Amino acid sequence: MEIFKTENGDSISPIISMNDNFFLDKANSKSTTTNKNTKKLEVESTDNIPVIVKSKASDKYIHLDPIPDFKDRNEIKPWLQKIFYPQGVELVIERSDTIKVVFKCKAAKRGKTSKGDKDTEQNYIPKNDEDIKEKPTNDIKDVKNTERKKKRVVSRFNTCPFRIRATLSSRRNKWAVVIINNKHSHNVAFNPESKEYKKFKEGLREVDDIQAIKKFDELEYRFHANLPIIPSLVPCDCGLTSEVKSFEVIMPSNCVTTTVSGEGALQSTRKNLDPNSINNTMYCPNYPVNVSKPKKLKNKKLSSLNLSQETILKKSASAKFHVNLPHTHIHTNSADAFSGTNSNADTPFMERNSSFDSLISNVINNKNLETHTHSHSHPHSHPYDVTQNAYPNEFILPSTFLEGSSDVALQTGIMSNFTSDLNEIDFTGIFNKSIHHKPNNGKMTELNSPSLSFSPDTSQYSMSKIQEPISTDPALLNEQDLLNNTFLGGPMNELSSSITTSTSNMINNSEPPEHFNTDGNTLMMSELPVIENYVNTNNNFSNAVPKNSTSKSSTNRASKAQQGNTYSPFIKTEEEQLRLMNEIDKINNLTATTFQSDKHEQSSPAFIDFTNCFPVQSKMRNKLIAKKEDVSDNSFEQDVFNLQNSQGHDIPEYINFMLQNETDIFKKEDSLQGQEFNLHDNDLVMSINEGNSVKTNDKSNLPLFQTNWDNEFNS
Amino acid sequence: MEIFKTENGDSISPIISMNDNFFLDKANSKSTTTNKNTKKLEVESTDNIPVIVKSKASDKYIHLDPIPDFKDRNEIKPWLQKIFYPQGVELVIERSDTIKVVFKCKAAKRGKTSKGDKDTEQNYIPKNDEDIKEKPTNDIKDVKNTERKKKRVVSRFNTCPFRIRATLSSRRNKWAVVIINNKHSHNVAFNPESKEYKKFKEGLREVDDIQAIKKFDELEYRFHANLPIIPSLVPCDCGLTSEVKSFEVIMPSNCVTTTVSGEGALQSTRKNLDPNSINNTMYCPNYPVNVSKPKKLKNKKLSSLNLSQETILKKSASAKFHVNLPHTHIHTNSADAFSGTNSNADTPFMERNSSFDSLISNVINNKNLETHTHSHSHPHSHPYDVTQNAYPNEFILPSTFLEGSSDVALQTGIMSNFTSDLNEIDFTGIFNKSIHHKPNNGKMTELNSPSLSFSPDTSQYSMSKIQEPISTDPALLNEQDLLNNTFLGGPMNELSSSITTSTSNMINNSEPPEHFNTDGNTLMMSELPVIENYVNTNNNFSNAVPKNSTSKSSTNRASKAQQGNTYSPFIKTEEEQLRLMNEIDKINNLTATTFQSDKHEQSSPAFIDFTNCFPVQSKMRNKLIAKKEDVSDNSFEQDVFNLQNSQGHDIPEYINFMLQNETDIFKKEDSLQGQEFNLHDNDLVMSINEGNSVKTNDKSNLPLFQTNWDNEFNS
DNA sequence: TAATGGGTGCACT
DNA sequence: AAGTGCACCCATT
Ligand SMILES: [Zn+2]
Ligand SMILES: [Zn+2]
Repeated sequence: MEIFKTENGDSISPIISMNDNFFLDKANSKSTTTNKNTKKLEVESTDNIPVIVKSKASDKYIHLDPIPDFKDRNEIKPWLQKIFYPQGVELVIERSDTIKVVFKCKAAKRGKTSKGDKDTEQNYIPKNDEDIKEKPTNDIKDVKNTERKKKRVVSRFNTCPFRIRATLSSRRNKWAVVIINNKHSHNVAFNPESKEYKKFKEGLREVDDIQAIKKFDELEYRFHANLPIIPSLVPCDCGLTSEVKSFEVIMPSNCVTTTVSGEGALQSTRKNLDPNSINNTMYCPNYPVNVSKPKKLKNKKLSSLNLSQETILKKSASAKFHVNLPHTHIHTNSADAFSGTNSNADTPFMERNSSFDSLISNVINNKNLETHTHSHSHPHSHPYDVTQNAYPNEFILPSTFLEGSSDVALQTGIMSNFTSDLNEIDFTGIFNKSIHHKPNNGKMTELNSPSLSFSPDTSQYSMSKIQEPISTDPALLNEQDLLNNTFLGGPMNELSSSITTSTSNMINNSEPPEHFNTDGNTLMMSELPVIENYVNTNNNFSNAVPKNSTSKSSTNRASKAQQGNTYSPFIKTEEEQLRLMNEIDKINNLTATTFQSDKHEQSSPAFIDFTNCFPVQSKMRNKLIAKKEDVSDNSFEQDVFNLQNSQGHDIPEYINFMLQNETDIFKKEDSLQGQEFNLHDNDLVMSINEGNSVKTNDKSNLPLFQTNWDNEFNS
Repeated sequence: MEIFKTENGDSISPIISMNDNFFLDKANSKSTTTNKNTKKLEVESTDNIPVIVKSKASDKYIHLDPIPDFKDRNEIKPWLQKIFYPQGVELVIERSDTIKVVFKCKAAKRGKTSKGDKDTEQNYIPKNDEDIKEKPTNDIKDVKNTERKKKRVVSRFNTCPFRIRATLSSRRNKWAVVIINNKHSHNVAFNPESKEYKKFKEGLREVDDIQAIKKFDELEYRFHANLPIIPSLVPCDCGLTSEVKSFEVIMPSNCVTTTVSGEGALQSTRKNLDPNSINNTMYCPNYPVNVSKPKKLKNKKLSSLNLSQETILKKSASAKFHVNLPHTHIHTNSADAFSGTNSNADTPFMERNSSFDSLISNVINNKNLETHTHSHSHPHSHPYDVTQNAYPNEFILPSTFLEGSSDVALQTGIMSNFTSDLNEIDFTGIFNKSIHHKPNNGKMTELNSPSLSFSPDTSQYSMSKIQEPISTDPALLNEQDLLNNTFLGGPMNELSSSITTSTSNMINNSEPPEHFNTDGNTLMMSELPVIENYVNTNNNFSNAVPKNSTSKSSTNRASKAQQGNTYSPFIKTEEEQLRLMNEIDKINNLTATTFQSDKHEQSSPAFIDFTNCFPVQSKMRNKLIAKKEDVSDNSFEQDVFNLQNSQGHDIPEYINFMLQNETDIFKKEDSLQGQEFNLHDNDLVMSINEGNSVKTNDKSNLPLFQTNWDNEFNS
């Protein structure tokens, strides 16, 4: 069964996967088989509920391919920047020589150190100091690994393990780029105001990379317009899909793996989890992954939206999904476009080795994903290109690549990051939720293909087929729809509807708190001159932003924007503008669920940042919200829910740590006073089963992710 | 009373001091007064026995003066290198910008990590992580300091706190160089084979700094000839002392302070010492310091050389000596000579601020040190120039600058370093020992002034007054001699005679063990071609050293060398050569008391390295020696006695730590088997009161330093 | 502003 | 593969 279909009939799917071996949690496995040598896909399932498993092979990382024929190693960084800046990742060189360049995340700006928290920071001792390299946790050879290497201490502050390595093969004299570690210990957000970015942008101008300049101009615009910034997928240019774009690439910005459905028993491979808590930690991938729904649940709909926590928990614990993807490559297509030297480079694609290919091929077929063989000798599936046109420099608006899962948490999060990657993600809750949606009879197909395609030849945007506003009620969507279609803004859509968020931007929104960017439908007139300035100057958008323009005052944005103002410097016709407004409306309806101030410090506004997400009870959430609003000092360091505060731990683990150490964050509700609950921008607070207690129009009657925290809170 | 007198009648003294306030150990103080504001010298003494005190003011550091008029900040490092390379300190830039340059010690080469010791290393947790800045330990304001700043962790390996800061005053547009921290956590040794040094040397050639090249050539020669390398003092060029030399400078290479005699109560300021152990840790300054003997003991001689340990211990505990020296400057004279740009720069001297000047003036007068006022407005004392001639590029051979103390431990150690500086040194044992020497009626005056002065004009060395071989028997020296004279090779002299060392190079030496450089009187013929090669090529000496030339085979060195071979490339006449041979003989007689292999990895041979010294019983010592010889793997990391292993702790503290943690190094004598006793090159082992049990001709009947370790060992 | 202190990018080793 | 030398940079006072 085809899930994603282009207009010319080709079915594509985004393949973002990694590693080459299964890694099964023995503690929870019922019957597992691991066969490294054959690299054969082995999927075991007890309940047909997929779960991302931890891959084991540490010698196989995510490969980017193709790579331009760099003449100098200094060409690598700008090329990677074109890929990772849209992801919100600011790269710096950690180490380089003539035959290799290692990139990592740029260190966060040192904020003003709050005096009282220094030793507190010191207390956040990571129990498991992981090396930079991703390592399997349940490896049989853990005995060997107990002699762990000394962890390097280049900085106390920049602890993000994210690493990209470029190595020059002396044999072929060709550079290879591999993602060594795809985790982040911090938020990621496209920030065009950073100094480094401006330097990068200047470099684009110097080399006259018009395409890249335009696209980053658009990104800057979207950033300042509080529009979501979703780096588009770059499909394969095998001729079966749309024209490739200049520098965008399917990036596993944090959690790269592939979940597929299968009949075998599946079990969690998350480490340090007891069987009861396996499914209780919510991880939100910030990257579209190739996920397919388990067959058993495919057309089954839960009769009730009020599943008890226990029910969900049990289901989650028993239904898991394993997949193992060896030697994954990621297709890139910035090779020629950016470096300007290698226009003959292979078009980017996600590359897997042959054993994986056959494996994923089966899986994909199993999951109603069609695959086809490429000219470069290995079969692969294609990311879904919502534009379905051939403009090489088209700017693809938010599109979803989710296959098989109705939970957009799997599709969104492009601006978010997680300490844990998809290898550790338990999708049980997500899949449990996804089956609650009602069918909408394929109506979503149109909704899933909204695109504003800019043609450099005509200097106009071409219109996609969608014209009607998106329906944001997840109740109108059923699982089948999700399997067969994509969303515009889908990534945020499902999640925002299924998760009770602190401030909701739903259509029936009640009064939003101050400082929260809760209005997704309107555009303030005061913000429009900014756009005009931008268009007039054609300079960095950030310079044109009025200093007093705050998201707090951004009401009635879309309606005002439709009054003839130039909404985007890339939109030349009123029709284009209208469509964009519609899209923005949809997106804003679906996404403005984060804490948001008028500062862009941490992440882009109007976009859900799942980095620090974890579910809490709504009564707790309300207190958190109140606290968040009250807090005058928004220092990153003070935010206990901020991932960076947890020093690389995922938030639940971190809070668990605090609980165990009787930090009394959640045990005593009174502890909400003080700095502890200084929620930060884009922190997302979710509640469970307490919809009525929230003022904002949350959908708490939907079953949400469940964590053992809730039990902690309830006790 | 004049102590050091030049031929023209000027009395000089080396002033190496630091900081401007007393710092008294409250736990041991009987009556102390601290007056920061007036910066007045306050000396209190209970027993007239001097002890170095910890200074308190952290805003005053050791200043180098004058500083050349650097046109570029890149000129600073080579200038400093000319000063510090002879000290055995290899400088690197830690941080620099247009207005400052911060130097630190070059990181030690990473040795091969022995597999079993990794976690052991981790266990050496420094209990007191000191900041880079030297900080008072017993400050009244410790309460404030308890909120200590986070210690930066730039490297796990390079933990040496030594820091030099050069700052450009924007007002005067003049560079200032200050020693921020004068401690080292490792050995220092001039190593001409290092890459950095060769680069530095090459830089000298590029700028045609003939003087510096010659002097470093000589240093290289001495290094390869196993001759001691003692950077000469640079006297003030006020006209009252000899001509300044080009780039040498009085440097407090580790322990910069000044001890003076006084009547006030003195007490130890060493931290973490209980009253019983105050005097039990032996610290060996590697730098000549201005030390004067307490008056009470000045002409008093102990009747017995067999003082019991208890007697010494009690005396030590009660007799201490305090001094406080504010705002110290160090005279340098490399400003013009090296940079070649500032021939009008002030001649180097040790500069103190005015309050300190008057203070030290009194002290010096008190200590029979004459001072005079300089043209640059502050009085200061002069280091003793043994050459007493005016050749600006003379190369001064080892001279001593000790005043008032007969213990050469205070004068030697130029090639050694200590985690603790002189501020923490207890000289009680040293002063107790010094009074045992017999008078030799001023004969040492000549012995103290041996110098081979090379005249660039005549290309000849001028002869100093000493012509007769030095008497190396410390029994022939009395305290008065030591006060009035300087030694040739004196630094090693007293110490090697008063301390029972593992292998003795005394004249009546018994069979030395293999691999030990025990022969100080002979020169192997096989080594002579090396010198000839060196002379012929006039290149780096290291390149000419035969690979199979080992110190193990270096017997009859001096006698062979006197047979007409060119012993030094700088000696052109036979008379010069003969004198040099004599000096070498003396030095070798006095110094070859260290463990020494044929490798120069850790420190220069033929020189006592006190870094890792600590006294042990001779029976233990013998085992250690045997172990040292047996050990095939001389890895630095395996050496439990190596200071570097203690991660910045001084050795006694470190071993105490091991004892407390039941590492069972000393508790079980059987533990000598294994890697634990892998003594390293230049490790010195001393015994106490067990002279008969040692094969080598030690002088164990002399009272030696005492530590509580011995009690540990005896129990 | 002047001065001090320190983080970190990144290429050399 | 990683430590580290060095400079560019920022923060604080
Ligand atoms: Zn990161
Ligand atoms: Zn050092």
